[in-house]
Amino acid sequence: MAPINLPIELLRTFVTVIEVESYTHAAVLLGRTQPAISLQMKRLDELVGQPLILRNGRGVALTERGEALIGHARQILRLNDIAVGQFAGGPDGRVLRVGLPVDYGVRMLQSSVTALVRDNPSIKTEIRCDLSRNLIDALQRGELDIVVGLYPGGDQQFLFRHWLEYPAWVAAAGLSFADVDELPLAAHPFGCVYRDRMTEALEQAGRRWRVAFSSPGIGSLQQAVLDGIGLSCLTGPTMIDGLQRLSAEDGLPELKPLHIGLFYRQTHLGQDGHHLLNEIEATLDHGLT
Amino acid sequence: MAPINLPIELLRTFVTVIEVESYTHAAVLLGRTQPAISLQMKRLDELVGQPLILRNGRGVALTERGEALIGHARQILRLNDIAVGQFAGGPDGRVLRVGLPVDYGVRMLQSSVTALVRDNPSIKTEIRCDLSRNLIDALQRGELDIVVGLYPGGDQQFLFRHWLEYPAWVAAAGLSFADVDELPLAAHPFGCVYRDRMTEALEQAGRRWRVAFSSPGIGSLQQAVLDGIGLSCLTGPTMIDGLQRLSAEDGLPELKPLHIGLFYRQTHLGQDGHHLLNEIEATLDHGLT
DNA sequence: TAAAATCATATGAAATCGAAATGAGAATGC
DNA sequence: GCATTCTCATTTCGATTTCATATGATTTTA
Repeated sequence: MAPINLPIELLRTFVTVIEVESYTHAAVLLGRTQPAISLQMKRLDELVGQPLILRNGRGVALTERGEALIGHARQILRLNDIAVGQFAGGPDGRVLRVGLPVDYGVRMLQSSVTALVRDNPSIKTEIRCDLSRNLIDALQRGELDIVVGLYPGGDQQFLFRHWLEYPAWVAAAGLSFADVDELPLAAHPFGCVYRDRMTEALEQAGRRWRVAFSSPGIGSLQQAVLDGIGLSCLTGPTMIDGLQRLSAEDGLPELKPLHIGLFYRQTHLGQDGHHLLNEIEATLDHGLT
Repeated sequence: MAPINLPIELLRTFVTVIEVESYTHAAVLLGRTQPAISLQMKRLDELVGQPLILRNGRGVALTERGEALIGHARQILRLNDIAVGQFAGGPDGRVLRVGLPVDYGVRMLQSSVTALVRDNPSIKTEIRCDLSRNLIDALQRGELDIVVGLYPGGDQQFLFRHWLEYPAWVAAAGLSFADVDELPLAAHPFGCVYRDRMTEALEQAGRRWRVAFSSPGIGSLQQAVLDGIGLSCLTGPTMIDGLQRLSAEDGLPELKPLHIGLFYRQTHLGQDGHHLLNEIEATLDHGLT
C-alpha cells in the first residue's frame, strides 16, 4: 500500500544514459563517477522490478519496461526543471536550436515559434527547416536541441511526445486518375516519410507509379498538385483550397497514419527551452484535434 | 549548473501535508513519524530556497512559493504513480467517487466519464451531480475523490488544474431587455458561481435585477431562457440553439471569467483514478479551446 | 487552568550513497 | 592473434543522510 516514489535523480540518470548512450559520458555530465551511475541504474531497476537497459556490445538499448518508463521519466524531469526554474530564476541566454519539418505543418509551427520568440525577447533561437529525417539525425549528432519531425515510429532516444496524423490522397479538383495505368506522384525527395507512405501503399496494392514532381518545399509541391501534374498525399495542416480528397472509391489504397514526434535533448534544455516546448506541444495538440 | 532534483518522496510529503492539513496525520498516512515529516519539509524548504508552508495556529497554509510549487508537485506525483502503476499491475478495485457540476458542462463531462467506465469495466465509479460549491465541500470532507467544479479562484488545497471560461449574457432570440428597468434573471440557486458573476456585475454597473426563475438543473434553466422568462449567462458547452448573445451594446456589463477547477485527493487515487483524470482533463482541454 | 494536541529540536542508531580500486568483457589497432 | 583501450560491473570503505525515540514549546480545547 505504501506508494513507490521514483527518485528524480535516478530518473535523470536513466534519461541521460539513454540520451548519450554511455554510462561513462553520463557520469561526466551528471558530475558523478561511472560506478555511481551503475549503482543508480541498478537501484532504479529494483524499484520498477526489472532491468530497464540492455547492453549489446557498445551502445545501450531500452528494454520493454524501459520504453514504458522513459516517456514518463522525461515528463517528470521536465516538470521538475520547470518548477525549480521558477525559483532559481534568470534567463539562461543560451541559443535554442530548433528544427522544424518542411514536410509537415511548417506554417503552423513556424508562426507559433516566432510568435513566442517575439513576445519573449529573452528567448534566442536558431530555426532550421529541413526534411524530418535530416532533423532527427542532426539532433542525434547534437546539432539541434528541439525537433519536430515525422518519423517511422519506434525511436525512443529523444522522443518526448508523439501524435498520429492520417494522410489522405489529394489531387486537383476535377481531375480523375481512376483509369491511369501509371500514377504520377508529386512528392518530397527521397527520405520523406510521406513519400514512403505513398509508395509503400501503392506497391502493396500493386499499382504502378512514378515521381512526376519532386521538391523539398511544401509550397511548390502543393502548387504542382494544384496544377494537375499528379497526385500526392497531404494532411490537415497542409491541405489547401482547390484540392479534392481521393479515397478507395477512386482506386487508391489506404494510407497508414504518420507519426509526428516532438524530440529534445533533456541535457541541453533550460527554462526557456521548456517554454518553447510548451508552446510547440500546445500547437500540435490544437492543430491535430 | 548542476540540476536540482526535488525528491518525489518529499513532494509527496508536501502534497499530503497540504491535503490533510496536518503533519501528524500526514505522518500516519505516509508510514513515518511526525518528526520525520517535519524534517522532510525542512529539507524541501532548503531545496527551493524558501519556506513552503505557514502554520497559523491549527491548520496550515501555503506560502507564495508553496502555491507556485504545489501544482507541479501534483503533476509529478501523478506521473510517478502512473509510471509505477504500469508495473505494479492489477486494478485496485476501489470505487471512485466523482463529483460533476450541474452548473457547467454536465453533458460533456458526464458522457465522457460514462464512456470511459463502459469501456473499462474494471473502473467502478459513483457519480454525484451537485452545485460546484457543494462538491468541493464534499471533497474537503473526504466524501469524494475527484471533483470538477466552478470555484472562485485561489483554492489550492486539492486543485490540480484549472481553466478559464468566459461567460456571456444570453436571452431568447428576438427579445430585447435594453429598456427594462429591472432585469429578470434565470439562475441557479444561491451558491452558484454563475449567479454570483451575474449579480456582481449588475450591481457594479448599478442595474436593478430580480431572480425570475431558479432551478438547480441546467436543462430547465435553458428552457426558461428560451421561453423568454428572463436572461441568464452561459458558456460554450451550455449554449444552445435559439438563444442570442447579448453584450455591452445591449446595456449589459462585462462578465468576469469563471474558474473551472479539476480537484482530487492524491491520497485516495489509484491507477484507475488516474485514467479517469486523464479522460476528464482531455475533455476539458478539448471542450474549452 | 488543566489537559490534550500539534509541531520543533536534539541525539543516537541504522541505512544509504558515492568515490576509489579492481575486475571482466568487448571493440580497436597493429 | 595479441595487446591495448574503452566500457561497464563489483567490492570496500568512509561520509553523509535520514529516521525513530525522547523531550520541549506552543497552541487549542475542556
